[in-house]
Amino acid sequence: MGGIMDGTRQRRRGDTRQRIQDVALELFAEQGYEKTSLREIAERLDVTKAALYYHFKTKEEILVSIFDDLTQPILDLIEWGRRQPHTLETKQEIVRRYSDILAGAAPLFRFMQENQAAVRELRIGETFKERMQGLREIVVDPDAELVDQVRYVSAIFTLHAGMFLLQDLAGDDEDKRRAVLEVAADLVNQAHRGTPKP
Amino acid sequence: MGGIMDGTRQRRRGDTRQRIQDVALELFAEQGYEKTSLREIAERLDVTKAALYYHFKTKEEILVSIFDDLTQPILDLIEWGRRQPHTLETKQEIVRRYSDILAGAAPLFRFMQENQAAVRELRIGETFKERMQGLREIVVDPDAELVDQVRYVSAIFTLHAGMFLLQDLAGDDEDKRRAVLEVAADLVNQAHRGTPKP
Amino acid sequence: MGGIMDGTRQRRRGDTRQRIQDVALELFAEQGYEKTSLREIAERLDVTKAALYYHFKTKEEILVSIFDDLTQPILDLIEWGRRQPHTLETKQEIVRRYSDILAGAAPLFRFMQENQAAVRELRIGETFKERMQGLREIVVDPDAELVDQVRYVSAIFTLHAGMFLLQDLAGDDEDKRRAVLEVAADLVNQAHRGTPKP
Amino acid sequence: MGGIMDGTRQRRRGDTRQRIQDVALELFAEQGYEKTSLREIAERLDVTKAALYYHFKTKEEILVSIFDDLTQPILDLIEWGRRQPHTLETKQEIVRRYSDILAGAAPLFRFMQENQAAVRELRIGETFKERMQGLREIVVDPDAELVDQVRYVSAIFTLHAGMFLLQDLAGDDEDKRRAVLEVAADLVNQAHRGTPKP
DNA sequence: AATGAATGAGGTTTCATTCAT
DNA sequence: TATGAATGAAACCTCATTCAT
Repeated sequence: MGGIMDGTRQRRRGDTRQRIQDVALELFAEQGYEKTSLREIAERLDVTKAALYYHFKTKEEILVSIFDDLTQPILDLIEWGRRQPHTLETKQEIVRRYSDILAGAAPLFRFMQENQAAVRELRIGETFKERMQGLREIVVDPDAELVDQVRYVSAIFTLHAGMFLLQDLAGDDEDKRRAVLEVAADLVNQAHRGTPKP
Repeated sequence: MGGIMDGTRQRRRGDTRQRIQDVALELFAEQGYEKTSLREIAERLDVTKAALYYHFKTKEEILVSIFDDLTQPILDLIEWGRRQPHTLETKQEIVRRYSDILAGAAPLFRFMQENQAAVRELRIGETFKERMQGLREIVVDPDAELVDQVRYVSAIFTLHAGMFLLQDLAGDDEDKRRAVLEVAADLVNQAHRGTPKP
Repeated sequence: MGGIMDGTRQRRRGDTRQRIQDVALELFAEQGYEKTSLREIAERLDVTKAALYYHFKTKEEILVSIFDDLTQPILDLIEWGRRQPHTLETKQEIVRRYSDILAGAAPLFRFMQENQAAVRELRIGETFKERMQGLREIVVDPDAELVDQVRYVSAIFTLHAGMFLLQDLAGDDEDKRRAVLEVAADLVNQAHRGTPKP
Repeated sequence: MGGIMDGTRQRRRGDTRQRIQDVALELFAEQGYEKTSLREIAERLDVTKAALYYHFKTKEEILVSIFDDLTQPILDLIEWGRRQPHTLETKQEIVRRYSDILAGAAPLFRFMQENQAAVRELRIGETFKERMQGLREIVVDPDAELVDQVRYVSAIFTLHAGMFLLQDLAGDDEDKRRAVLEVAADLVNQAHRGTPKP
């Protein structure tokens, strides 16, 4: 009737759910989960709080939906890893792929890293832990010596750290990512070498 | 500042103040800063909320006081480190000492790690960052290649991770700590070796 | 308005409207008027809330429509009663008929009984009161002594109570209804006997 | 210290809890539990909503506290009744005493009667049911015929109805109460007479 | 005949903080 | 050295209702 569908208004129709997720993740990552209020999210989107509740049942569910969407690749990676032989090459590949995944959803992982306390009380806390456990299982060799097991874990952790602990370091972002990946790969190498095969 | 408490009055004051800090840190570490209310702290101590305000001006100040008390050793370490020659041995010693500091105030560091988002908005956020920056300055060689710089940072980060990410790993706690220290020391070794001295 | 539905279109409408009324009454009776949300009703029917608004203008109107449909027999009874001689036999017959009416729309009357506070603020509150007043007029003899007037009222009330206050009592439902009716009739009897006719 | 304790202000100190209960019961009885908001209660008392939460943990707890305070006499009556011989005189006395109890806490019982649906979902719903059950046990003779059991229950119910259903009836309040009591006593009489003693 | 998307008002509850005593 | 009483702000969430399609 009249056709008010001429641009932004029309554009927004139907993608509100996605926009909520985007803004929410941005604010969650910036200020933390607890500190970010639904009022804030709503205001940024220029909708009412009630509109958020049309799309999501609770504040937590907004986070869950983001989490589920963005961590699917980890599940895929774990599944893939389980079907590969447990060779050094496989582990190197896993590290490479995981690095890509982290880069692809940096804000979420930054959020998870910086809000562990808050997340622990949430449903995704357990889920994330399980996922990390799965990742560990395809990377860490349970027969390795303790120090080498630490190396494996440290490799994964170095990747995580790479995302946000190197912000203060000078240098091009892509260069830094490569350097981080090299160090992680190296740790895996050393850990693997330390474990004699029967 | 004389050190020894000399009388019931003085003792009592120190007593409650300390107990508040203890309980607060415990709860902060367990549930996060935002999720922990003063009501909760007061209830655990069996005092009223108002009593907390006799000892501390704000909620944030409780955290600040804990932080200041427990991170003093880092300041000392940095100061010590600055006065040493920038040799490999120095760095190894710094890593060792830092490991001890972490172990000595594990709950606080766990808290800092798991509440980065919340802490960032607080006064101690900036302070902690500066302290970490100071630590970095006495460990990381600015002339090293990027990959070696990452190794230095990874060493520090591995120590941090050691505190709480290895919880799921089997093995004696003390053994694990030693293993973590070894991996960190090794990373420093490699980083140092990679940097030719003029 | 002709009465018989003549086609799918007409039938469908009647269908949904009726289903809304059924589910609404069920939930109103179970949880109370205020506690029952339109969301809940819609969900049970597997339609959207907006659909309810196609059939009814407001939440209150849903209740009004149910009320009007189910309490018409009371109006008829009152009208009938007014045209009868005010004899004992008439009163006995009114009690019998009222008992049938109650049994025929038990959920509604249970609802009215248990939600008097809520209903009082609604339009049907006044209407129901008037109807009860009408009933009283054809049963209670205004010339009777106070204690006999109470007996008349108590008779009506005992019928009401019969619906839901006897749930805990052992025995067959039909038996209980008969017993309740007998007590009510008896009260009317006594009240009538107490009032000497001029 | 100055002494601002001169009248109303001082008067109110310490009795806020009681005042909350009074106003709450008044509003609950008038508008129903669900329809009465804490904002309303607070406004009438000229305090903030938060003040209510200093004295009571939840809205429900306000009601519970009122209920517990005012229904204690019923518990006492039941306990007393249990220790008496199950004679007609005892039952008559119970009816008399119960009538007094109802009159002494009329607003609460009116509330309970008119908000059964709302109350059923609350903690006091169950409690009240149990209490009524207890009352029934000391009044209703389980060996009596069904119709006499109904008479016992009707007696109790008539007392309840007396409180608020006779409002429209002409006559002095005290007279009405006596009339109601007489009808109830009569019902008990008849019920008792109907049951032959072994 | 019904839906999808949204709103405005208002609900209960929690929190850090204050202040007279 | 602490308490009892209270506040103001804000949180999450729910509801009846609307309207273009």
